[in-house]
Amino acid sequence: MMMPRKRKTSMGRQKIEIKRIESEEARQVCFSKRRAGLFKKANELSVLCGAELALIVFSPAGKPFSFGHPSVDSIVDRFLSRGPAPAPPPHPHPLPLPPHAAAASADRRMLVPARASAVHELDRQYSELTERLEAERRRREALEAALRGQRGAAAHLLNANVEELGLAELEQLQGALESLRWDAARRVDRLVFEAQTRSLVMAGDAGGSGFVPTAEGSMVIPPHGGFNYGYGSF
Amino acid sequence: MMMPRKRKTSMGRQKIEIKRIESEEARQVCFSKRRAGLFKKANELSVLCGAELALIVFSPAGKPFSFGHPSVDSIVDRFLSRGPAPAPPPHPHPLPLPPHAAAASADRRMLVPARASAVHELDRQYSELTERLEAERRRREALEAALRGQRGAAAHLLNANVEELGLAELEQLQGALESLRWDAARRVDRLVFEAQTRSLVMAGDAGGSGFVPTAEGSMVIPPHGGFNYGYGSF
DNA sequence: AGCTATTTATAAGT
DNA sequence: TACTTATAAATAGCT
Repeated sequence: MMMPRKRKTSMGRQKIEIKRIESEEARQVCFSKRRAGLFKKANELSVLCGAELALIVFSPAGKPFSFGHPSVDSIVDRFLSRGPAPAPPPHPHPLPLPPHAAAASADRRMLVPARASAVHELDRQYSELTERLEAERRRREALEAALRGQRGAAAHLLNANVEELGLAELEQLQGALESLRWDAARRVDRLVFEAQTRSLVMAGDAGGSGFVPTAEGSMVIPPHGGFNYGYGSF
Repeated sequence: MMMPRKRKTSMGRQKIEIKRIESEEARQVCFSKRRAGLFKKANELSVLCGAELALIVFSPAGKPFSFGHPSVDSIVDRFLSRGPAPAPPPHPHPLPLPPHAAAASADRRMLVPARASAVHELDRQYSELTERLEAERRRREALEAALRGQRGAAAHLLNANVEELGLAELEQLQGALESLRWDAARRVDRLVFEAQTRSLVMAGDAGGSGFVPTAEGSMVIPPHGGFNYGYGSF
């Protein structure tokens, strides 16, 4: 195993977007690896912090895997017993977000079971917030990239056929355009002030348990606590 | 430019043993950090691989946190019913999981206090998220301010200092950006549409609490706003 | 809450 | 499915 010219045999880990993996095979591989990692983390959390938790995962094929400390059932019971607030207090959080005016108000998901509890509404808001947070983070990163001096890159993006751009590139472009818009807007304001012309409005955008390896063909239901591993058919 | 001291300001991450952390404070800090990491990983697994899962965690103090895709209830029901009858049976078609996930959190302090506190707790988490969002926004604005005095970015005008542009050129630039924005927005729309079309094949779930396609797919494109985008994250 | 220096987790490739 | 390798991420110890 000593072929000096075989040093760079790997590209190493590559950054990936968190979006559904289209390749069936790649998805399975990823599922196996990440499932293992997730269970490991869950176990560490319970041991390190004495946290009680339950994790149930169904593979894309419907195969169950679980882990619970002290046991899945005990955690689930505890969670359900005091489950979702029975008194659904209409919580119309107004989403206090300053600079962002328009909110994607595309609500055509009336398919929600009539009893869309307050909890679900809150979950939705929570998701929305986390999404916005993520969007902000991306914008910031795009700006940081721009700061390093990549007018060339931005220019390239502008000249490229938009149809060929990927989401990541579009986001990067957005970041660049937003900063430019800011500059341009200021410039316009100044010109207007100085030359009395019309104004161009440019608004901003917006454990301890044991491990119970249970392997079976297609349906595996572990008794209690610990890990429940399944192998074979995915 | 002489700043000789500003080196080792940190010991960096140290390896630790996976055993209960004795220090109450350290345990709490670790719990917060790892809980966040665990939930993030859980979300990524569901999004990347279309896995359905539920995660319930009780902090050492008994405070509950949960995440479920499509929902904690549906997963728990499926798990308990022991009816491995997987909604999405081994089928040649992709799994019915949209390119984003739902995050859930429900709690009520201790195991005794009134349910009313659940709302307060939710509010607290909500506020926490909002704060983080604000922090991100502030950071972005700071960057924009830094970028401001340097240079903008856009095609030919991209390399020119915005401060040197005349009104006519600014208008031209604006027109170009508007046009580009339109194309880019359409591009994003299409990308999202395709993703949803592929995954929304059949979102039927026995649990009834069907997945709510947080329709972020349809993005509103305000006159001067930026394009919206987004998919679940954490 | 924000920073680093390191340890871990993993995407690709075999 | 199990290794290997080069990187992306998570996070322990501090401030």
